[in-house]
Amino acid sequence: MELAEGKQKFIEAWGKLGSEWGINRTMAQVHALLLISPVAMTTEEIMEALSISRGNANMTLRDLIGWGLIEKQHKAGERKEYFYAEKDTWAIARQVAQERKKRELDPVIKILNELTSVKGDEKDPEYKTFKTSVTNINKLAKNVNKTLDTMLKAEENWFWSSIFKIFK
Amino acid sequence: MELAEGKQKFIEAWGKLGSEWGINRTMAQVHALLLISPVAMTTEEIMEALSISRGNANMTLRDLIGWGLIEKQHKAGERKEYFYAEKDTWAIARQVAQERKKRELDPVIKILNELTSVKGDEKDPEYKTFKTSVTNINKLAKNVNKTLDTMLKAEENWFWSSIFKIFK
DNA sequence: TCAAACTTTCAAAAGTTTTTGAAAGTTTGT
DNA sequence: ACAAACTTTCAAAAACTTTTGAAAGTTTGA
Repeated sequence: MELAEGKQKFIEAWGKLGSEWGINRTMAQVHALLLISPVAMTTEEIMEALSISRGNANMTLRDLIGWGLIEKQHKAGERKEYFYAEKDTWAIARQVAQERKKRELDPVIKILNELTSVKGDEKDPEYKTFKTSVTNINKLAKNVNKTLDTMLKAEENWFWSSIFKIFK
Repeated sequence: MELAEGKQKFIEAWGKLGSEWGINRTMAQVHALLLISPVAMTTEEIMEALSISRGNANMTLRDLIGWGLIEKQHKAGERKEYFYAEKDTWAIARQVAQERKKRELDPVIKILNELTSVKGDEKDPEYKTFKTSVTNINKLAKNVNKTLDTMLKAEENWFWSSIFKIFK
């Protein structure tokens, strides 16, 4: 396979994975483009490479900065802004996990906690089933939460080598 | 908080979480409804409880069966089909992980493997960056894959106690 | 075989998210 | 203060996803 074709496929695959995970396709594609670029790129170049509008490029780049996945670079004597992606895969995984935890898991855990305080008649099957489901999901959510917290602090090698020690 | 209010909140929260994770809102809500129901429900009752159309209810129930999250029940002497949800949270988590792995991770791993075969000039920075990124992401994806495989086979207690042994 | 009870389908409508691009805003050098 | 170089905004359009509901299909018992 040729390099140019490989790049296209990589960008497509990353875009698809992103959209399946609730990250917008363009955002994932811009990220992919910067991931495989050896140099920082301007908005103009990114628009060109992916055939997207200026507005879209600008918003997407801002979102990516918000997720901590890319950064701006200023070149001396130049007015343009250049963008480049964090290339350390482990750092990317952590960044994404952290962002999603904050946006999605944390609010759900808050609601689940509130729901454990619902009062009712222990003999009412409606109540019992509700209570049991909420309690169990709450336990699972807290385990996931705890694991993510640790993962966010961990070093890559330490993390995976520990995982493999168990899972062998 | 009252039971009725709690149920509503639970269904809403589950629906929101679902839509953030690329699972459609109605599907997550129907699942939530069945999770907290002590008895199996008919299509009619589900339509009524969530104010959704017959067509939507039918499609959603089929999808949920496809994900292995709910099952049909036939009551003797009745024509109607009743639906009930798997209530074991760990089984749900495994089911979802398995389905998403199959639909999303596996295809990406396949493409990444193909991309490692792209040939090029080791001195070309374009090629080198591409190669390095693909290789690193490939490694991460394989680690995730391996961990999921183990989780899919694991019992809940064994899984979490192993995780916590590491993470203490 | 018929009709009642129930399930499935699918084209059109509604709803949601993403993208566009032109205009407004900002920054910098002269 | 000006204008060139660049970035940001946002309303409207396009694209995509979900929902509806009426009609078609299926199954069952008499």
